[in-house]
Amino acid sequence: MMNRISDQEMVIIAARDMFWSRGYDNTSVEDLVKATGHNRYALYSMFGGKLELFLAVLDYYQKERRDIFLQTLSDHTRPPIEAIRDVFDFCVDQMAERGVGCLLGNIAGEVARKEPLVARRIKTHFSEILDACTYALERAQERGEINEAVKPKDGAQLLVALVLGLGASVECVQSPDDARNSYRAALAALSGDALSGKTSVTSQNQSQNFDSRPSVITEETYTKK
Amino acid sequence: MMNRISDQEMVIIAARDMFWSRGYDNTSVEDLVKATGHNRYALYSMFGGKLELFLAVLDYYQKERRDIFLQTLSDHTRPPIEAIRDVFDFCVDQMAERGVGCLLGNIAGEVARKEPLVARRIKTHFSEILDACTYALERAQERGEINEAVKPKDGAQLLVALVLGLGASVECVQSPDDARNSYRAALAALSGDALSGKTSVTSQNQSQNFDSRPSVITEETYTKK
DNA sequence: GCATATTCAGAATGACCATTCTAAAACCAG
DNA sequence: CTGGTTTTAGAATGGTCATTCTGAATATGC
Repeated sequence: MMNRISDQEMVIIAARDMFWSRGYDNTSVEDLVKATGHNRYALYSMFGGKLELFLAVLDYYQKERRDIFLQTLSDHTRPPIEAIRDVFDFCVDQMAERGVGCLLGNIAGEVARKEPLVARRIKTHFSEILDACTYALERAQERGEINEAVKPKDGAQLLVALVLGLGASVECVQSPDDARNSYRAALAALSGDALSGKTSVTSQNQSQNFDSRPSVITEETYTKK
Repeated sequence: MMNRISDQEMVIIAARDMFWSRGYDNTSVEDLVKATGHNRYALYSMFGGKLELFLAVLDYYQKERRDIFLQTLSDHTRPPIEAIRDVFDFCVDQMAERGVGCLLGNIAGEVARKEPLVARRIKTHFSEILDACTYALERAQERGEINEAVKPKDGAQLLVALVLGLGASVECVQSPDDARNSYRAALAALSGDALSGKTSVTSQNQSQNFDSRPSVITEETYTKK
């Protein structure tokens, strides 16, 4: 009952953070040994090898992400457009905080070129995410929250691709604030009310803006049991 | 006058295509020797090393890209919104054709984590692209072609990030047609006339659609002297 | 046609890395 | 304690890769 977190889970989390910030090829087993606190022998007997550990990390990450999307987007007690805004805010907040994009969308890609197992995980993850977003946009459209000319599937792909792109650019191109503005502009444009100039975020008021919103999602909301 | 193309340029182009499709780490010097037709000695004396060759490739690519953007976007004889649509159509067409995103935006990132010289090139390239797009969106807005609530800078960042994201997703997630639809939906939403359902592209009519448009850009338009 | 310089192909080098092996240390049941 | 098992830290292995070296082949100048 009080078993906080399994040994294996701790290893996965430490490995995830290392892979996430340095990439797969730039992370050596030696690095993982140091980061996880376990020695080579333990790592190899727990997972089998570096690639298998990476796959375990991806599975862990994908499960977490999918739960966030599904839980938020299937909450029928509030406007779908809000739920959509919240999940993508969460993505942008997280990439702002880490300074790097989605682990599956922006990091795993390089490995996917060599490892079909990685490519498959990316594909199925985004397929699930896209389905959930499409469905939410359909409901939003029914309620008149989204421009009726936008096909839900196109809108979902747009939002997902945009977040992927922001993740790619946050490393070298855009500041986190700029990333937020781009995404806000997209959502506003989709909803047809690109109207008020207040969609922009500046660095001074940004933290209040986001911290005070009631429905904001943090990683902890979902990861802690 | 008739010097078609320098020896060095041919090497750069062959190397570019190899790096572009397989990434930096997954391309060995041996691969480059085979792909370029020149032997190790020649490659090393021409460029200095693998990284330097990659930098030369990036410079070549960035110059080409920048020229396309600047030439197209600064053509004041036609509506800026058309120019914007054309450059981004070009990007999406190219990634559809190659099955991989922008070399600087989607491939060089992994190297940038280790090599500051690569990171710098990415940064300056997109900074230039963003400036050009922002300016074009300003002009488009003055002419009423773009929703006046969208800040040009936000809009430009949105479009650039979206193309980056489509590039990332085209490898594992979306089909080229889907990528085109996402981007069209974004442009339509920005221009405020997300109106007509005909922004969608299907695989049957896609090629005619794009080949018959008069202002379409192909890589050759710019690369051949 | 010959001497000299350039270019070639592939072998040698040295570094790095994932994985396996090994011998010592820690643990534990009796 | 003690005999045996598990875990550890780090050394050995085998492979890959970028880079340099080398001696043969080719071109060049006279």
